[in-house]
Amino acid sequence: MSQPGASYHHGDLRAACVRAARELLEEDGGSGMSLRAVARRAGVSPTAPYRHFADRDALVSAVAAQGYRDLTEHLAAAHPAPPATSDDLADIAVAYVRFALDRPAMFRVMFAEPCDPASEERAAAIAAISGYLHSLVRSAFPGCDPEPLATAVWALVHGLAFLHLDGKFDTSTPQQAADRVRSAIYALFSPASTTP
Amino acid sequence: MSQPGASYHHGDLRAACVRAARELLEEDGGSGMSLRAVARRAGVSPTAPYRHFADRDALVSAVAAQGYRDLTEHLAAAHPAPPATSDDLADIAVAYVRFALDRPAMFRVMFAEPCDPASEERAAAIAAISGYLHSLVRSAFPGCDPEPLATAVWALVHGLAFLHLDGKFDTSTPQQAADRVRSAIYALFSPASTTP
DNA sequence: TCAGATATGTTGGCACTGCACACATTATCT
DNA sequence: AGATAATGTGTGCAGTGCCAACATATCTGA
Repeated sequence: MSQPGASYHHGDLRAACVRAARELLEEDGGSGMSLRAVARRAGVSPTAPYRHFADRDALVSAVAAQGYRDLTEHLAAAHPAPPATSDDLADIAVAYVRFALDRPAMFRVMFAEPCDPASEERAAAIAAISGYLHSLVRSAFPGCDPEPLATAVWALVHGLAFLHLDGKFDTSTPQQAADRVRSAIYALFSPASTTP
Repeated sequence: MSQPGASYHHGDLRAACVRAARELLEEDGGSGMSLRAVARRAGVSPTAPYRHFADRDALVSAVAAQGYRDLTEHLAAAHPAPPATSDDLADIAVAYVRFALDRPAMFRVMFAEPCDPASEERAAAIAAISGYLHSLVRSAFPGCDPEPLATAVWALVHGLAFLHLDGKFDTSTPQQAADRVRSAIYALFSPASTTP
């Protein structure tokens, strides 16, 4: 480690670790995301990340927080404008499931690994996605109590994603998964069925 | 290991491993469920389990299959009779979420850990729970296409369980969680809202 | 009955992991 | 400029999954 260009200090090792962890998630499917592998990829000694993360869970938490931000962005891209109809809900759901299927390891890290619950970054990212869903439900179903409805919608979409991800449904074709998601949404939110 | 009563052969090490793994899941919260710890608890050498499980994932799969059977049993106990009303759905949902919150590590193993997808035992256990839900939906909503509805119901309930498990909602009181689940269910399945 | 074959358990070892500790180097502040 | 804090390095320990060689019990067929 004594190339002329390389300096002893990395510069922004914390961000580099999160980035390396994300790459490892995409490649090795999650099981390969060890602290040591992250350090290796960042070109740094095996224990250097400990200066920025208390333990492995803290790193995972940071990666998960990034994943939440990616997810909200992905959902917003699937349906930009706030005034949503109940039809747009299906688009959001499909986007949610697609995210899970396209980046399974990241999705698992976000929801299935035990994370440090005291992570502020994580809590903020979750609050953002929850807020997005609330505003969506509010504009899609005006006049309804948004609280339980938002909970139900999030759960429905989240459950669809997880069941697909765990192979409970056939996902050989993306179109197939999308169709199932759509029909499941329509089964509950057909136009005549959303009035209180 | 040379007590007079102990024999070289264990008798039914496979079952003993699954049992030991379940106990470790309840105690150490999942992270402690290593193959070696399982072997230790079964009173056997560290590599003995390899005679019965190809690798760690195979053990996990067997444990998960047991968990699926436990879950179906738990659900059936919450609502024994097949002819279900849409009201009973809430009971089932609450039972589902309770199972997840009461045995979080087991629930995670069942749904969040990568398992051997070729496990017949696992597939059968999943088919059983899926069938149970289908029959429930069929009798609760006669005249509807049960396929997408069953998917939606499972996803909704499953999502509720996972979001609670991951701390997305407050679960300090079991009653609180149960109430939220009930109101989420009612938000989607109020009597007037279930006709297509 | 009693050798083999087969199933099952044991021991030792390897590469890997998370993490604690002491140490080295650099940036920053007074 | 010199002290001090921040950051990165090296070593080491306990634990892990898994492989290979070996030991022991059970089963099988002549």
